[in-house]
Amino acid sequence: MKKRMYDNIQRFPVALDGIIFGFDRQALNLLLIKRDFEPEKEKWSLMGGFLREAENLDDAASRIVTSLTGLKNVYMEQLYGFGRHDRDPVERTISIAYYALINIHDHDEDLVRRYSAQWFPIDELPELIFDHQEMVEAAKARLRYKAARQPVGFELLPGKFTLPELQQLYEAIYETELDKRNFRRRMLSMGVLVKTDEKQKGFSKRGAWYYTFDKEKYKKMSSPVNGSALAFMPARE
Amino acid sequence: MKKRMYDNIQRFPVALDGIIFGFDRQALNLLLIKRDFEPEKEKWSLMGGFLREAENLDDAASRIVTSLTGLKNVYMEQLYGFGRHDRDPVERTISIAYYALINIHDHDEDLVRRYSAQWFPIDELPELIFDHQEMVEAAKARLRYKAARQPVGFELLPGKFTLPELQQLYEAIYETELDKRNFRRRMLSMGVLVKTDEKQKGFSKRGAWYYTFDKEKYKKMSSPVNGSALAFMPARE
DNA sequence: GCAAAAGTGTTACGAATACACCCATGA
DNA sequence: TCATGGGTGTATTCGTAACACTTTTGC
Repeated sequence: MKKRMYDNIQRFPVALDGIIFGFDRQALNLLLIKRDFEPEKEKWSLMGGFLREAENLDDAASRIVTSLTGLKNVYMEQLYGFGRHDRDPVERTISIAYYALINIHDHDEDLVRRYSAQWFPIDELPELIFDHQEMVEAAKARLRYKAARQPVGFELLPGKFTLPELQQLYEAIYETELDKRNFRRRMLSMGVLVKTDEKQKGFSKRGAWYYTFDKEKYKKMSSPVNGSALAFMPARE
Repeated sequence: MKKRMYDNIQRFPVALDGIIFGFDRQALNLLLIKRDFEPEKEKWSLMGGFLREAENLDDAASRIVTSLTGLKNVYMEQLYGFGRHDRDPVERTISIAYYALINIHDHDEDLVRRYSAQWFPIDELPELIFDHQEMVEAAKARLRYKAARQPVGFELLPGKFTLPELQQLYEAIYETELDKRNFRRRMLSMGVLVKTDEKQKGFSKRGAWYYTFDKEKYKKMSSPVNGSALAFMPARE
């Protein structure tokens, strides 16, 4: 049986690029790779790859993030389609950018070494190839939008975390300082944080209590009709 | 000179689909076309087309909206990349959806007839082909997001409009009823509406004052650092 | 004069902000 | 004992929501 096709149209390579965020208890970081191939060899870039036949966009983006981190079921969201006709000097491609939030300590070190990848604090990024800088800016903006309304911050933290750590994360995302008392009140008042009976030790003398995020409870709260209802950050742009 | 190309990768048709919003002083409407070609002939669909070589994504989306409406420099924004591998039965394509806001009375009637296009109120849409229904839902959500923060509503109105008309528009976008006094206070307090000395006649006995939107003033207010600062609607999701 | 839509102010509530001191512990 | 970071409450401000009557004018 002959496959039908559209006539008289161009076809293009479709790339997926991943903006991979991690948080090291201090700063937000991005995982970048050093290209060992032309063009722009030796320069830094986002992890990317090409869409395959019969592969959904989301699946392709996942595959690409997994190939660098070893992690599956990572939180990812499509960001934007980048398609300036001259964005890639090799061939006209379009790229759909996805951002991913991972727990920075979970990823596969071997893979990262194999790709000559490296974590960079988001305020100290090297020069990036093509339009990747633009992608990163878009991802930062989207993360700020998203983290204000939905509990995506927890994707960047280990299962157990302290409130000072959580605050540090939000401060990194929003590049601002937050009032400790107001921050704690807001987070705890939502009722989705569960205090454990374990204290962090080693970092501070007193030690901070570990908390976990109650995903089930959050789902119940937000499921009925309203998309989210909770405010993890005030919604000023 | 031989053109470099990527090796061993698939190439795909890249479609652009347009969700074209219009407002007829009563309800939000979408402009749909009746397909006169297979597959799904005689069914309703969004206006679409394929990306051409050396054409930016944004330009292609504009071209497609212009081809149906005759309008140029229309307000458009990229929405999302749709890429389920089986979304199009003819051939595996990906589609970048854009939404457009137009003044419903400006468009070219001839073109619309030629494409057997028709305006539908957004709450009475016919069944759509492929994943176009999903695109429409995404566009509605994005419009709600956008209209709360930026003055995009005015793109859907003629240059002169009354406050009751503006309120009707926001009520249509948010599918809710708004308090007249609160709405007027919010809009007028932003200082970007200019009252004309002209009254609407014909519709109501008393007649409502026509206003215009002061784009320049808005730009000055929002330019420095902050993205927008104004709140056209409370930012609840 | 009356129907129909346009126009106008005030109060109440809740969320966001600003702000300063005590607590626990390791060194 | 002291230095370091963890933890706690209250007052104020501001934006949002609720709410009802008067005005204009064509018929």
